[in-house]
Formats: sequence, C-alpha cells, structure tokens
Amino acid sequence: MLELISKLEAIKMLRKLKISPTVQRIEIAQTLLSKKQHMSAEQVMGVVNQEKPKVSKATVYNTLGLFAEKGLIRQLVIDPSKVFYDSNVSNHHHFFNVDTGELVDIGDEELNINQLPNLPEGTVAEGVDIIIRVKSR
Amino acid sequence: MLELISKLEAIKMLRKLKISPTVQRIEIAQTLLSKKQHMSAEQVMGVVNQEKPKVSKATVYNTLGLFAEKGLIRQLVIDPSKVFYDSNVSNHHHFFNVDTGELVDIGDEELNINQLPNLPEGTVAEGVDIIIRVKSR
DNA sequence: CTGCTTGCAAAGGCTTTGCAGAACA
DNA sequence: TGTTCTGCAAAGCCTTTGCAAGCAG
Repeated sequence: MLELISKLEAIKMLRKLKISPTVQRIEIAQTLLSKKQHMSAEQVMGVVNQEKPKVSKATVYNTLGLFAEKGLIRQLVIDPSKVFYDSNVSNHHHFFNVDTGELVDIGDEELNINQLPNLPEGTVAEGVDIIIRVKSR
Repeated sequence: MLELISKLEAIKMLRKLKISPTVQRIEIAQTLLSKKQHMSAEQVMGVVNQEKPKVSKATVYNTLGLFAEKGLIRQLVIDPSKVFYDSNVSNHHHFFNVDTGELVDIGDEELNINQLPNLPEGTVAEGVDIIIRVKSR
C-alpha cells in the first residue's frame, strides 16, 4: 500500500500556491504528491476513485491543469495522447521507453544543460524539456 | 511563391525509402520537403489544396504518418494538440515560443548532447528530443 | 489481375465546456 | 449571500478507421 502524505501536508502545499484546498484537490494532491512519480490523468482518476467515487473525470482534468499552471506539478508531453503529470518539479529530464511506455527520471547530475544556446531575439527561456526515447534491447 | 522541388526529385526521395510514389504522396513531399520547415498536418492540408482539392484529410494524416515512420520526416510533439512535421531529419533541436507558437531550429553547434547519460538497464537510445520553451520578452 | 491507396464519412480517444446544484468564505 | 467548485453530459478537437471505388505494378 502506498504511503500517503497527510491531509494537512497536502493542504499546506496547496495554500502555499494559493490554491484553495477543496476535498477533491486534497485527494488528488495526496495521490500525486506522495512521492516522485509520473501519472496520467487516467491513472490519477483510477487511483483516487479506487474504493469509491470521489472525484469526477472533469474535476481530475481541471485540477491537474490547475496544479500544473500553478507550478505544483509539471506537465510532460510524450506523445499527443500520452500526457503525464510529474510530481517532481525540480530541474530534471526523462527517459521514455517506447516499448514499455515507461517513464524514468534522468538524474540532474547525469544530464544538465548548464549552458543554454543563444535564444531567439526578444525571448526569454521558460523551460527546457528533454526526452530521450529508448527502446528495449 | 515557394520554390518547389521537382516532381522527379520528390519521386526519387520517396523511392529511396521504398515508399511508392503516388500522386498524393508526391504532392505532399513537394510541399513539405522543398525546404527545411515545420508544418502541422493542417498546414500541409491547406497548402497542398490551396488551388484545388488534391489530397483528402485522411490521406494527409496517413501520409505524414507514413513519411515519419519511414524516416523521411520527423514528428515533433510540442503539446498534446500541437504536432509538427519537420522536413529536416538531421540531428537538431528546437525552440518553441509559447506566445507566438513559433518553432525555431537550434543549430547543431549550439546545442549538442554529445554524451548521453547512462541509459536504463537493457535499453538502447532511439532519439533525443529537446524542446526549449521560450516566451516573448 | 491482385494488392496497395484513396476519399468519404463515421468512429475514436482524450480533454474541455456549459450549466445547475453544492460547497465555501 | 456572492463567489468558487463540482459533476454530469454534451460538445470539441485532432486523428484514425471501415469500406467501397480507383490505381499501381
């Protein structure tokens, strides 16, 4: 069984980002933020409502979108229909196994873009997404 | 007006990858491969059928998928609903301006991952996708 | 000829939205 | 009591598919 963070911890994290902590948001936060992991909206849906219906599909989508927008989680786009939400928002990148669909973190020490290329005129960096696609040997 | 590659050049490129050169595929190849560029399926659709209907939507999608699969072009996934096809298949990465939706190449000399991190056990690298999100200042 | 390709429209998967009721401050 | 959220179902968007007709080799 997964060790969840407490309700109070979840509430604290939400408040810190000025997200009002409703029952549903707390549920989702507890599920997703309990450890560093990547989950799809569908997976969140499944886990949250495992025992009994707690959060509707619309709310799961809207909440994940809200969390990502507020910077509580990070959205990872692997493929048009493979979107994951990463509870680890620190600077890191990913391996994606195209055969298994597995998503694995690349350690910050292992791959770190410390010198960005020259950005296009009149722009500032917002984020660097690196996905290394691998396949099973 | 865009300078297109000739029909014969297009056919040669298709044959090289064992893609049988039908009228529609030649149209799309001429449109997309005439220069290094990024186009969405919708854009390809628009350009190809600018004057008169030449290729159906289904065929545009299927053909782009085929080309990508054969390695004639490269699929770039920016966002769940922002897929582009890149006529430049050489090793390079991209800036994506989240404000303008603009996609710009990063020169190979500017950003080159020459040392991959240690791959997960039992996997081999398939591709490295780097997208640096920027916003207008 | 025989299989591959196309186009149309319908189906699909995932996500967002409109809106009424519920919860919150 | 006014505002914010939720849930449901419907709508939306992009893409794929089924199938009959049309081509390529």
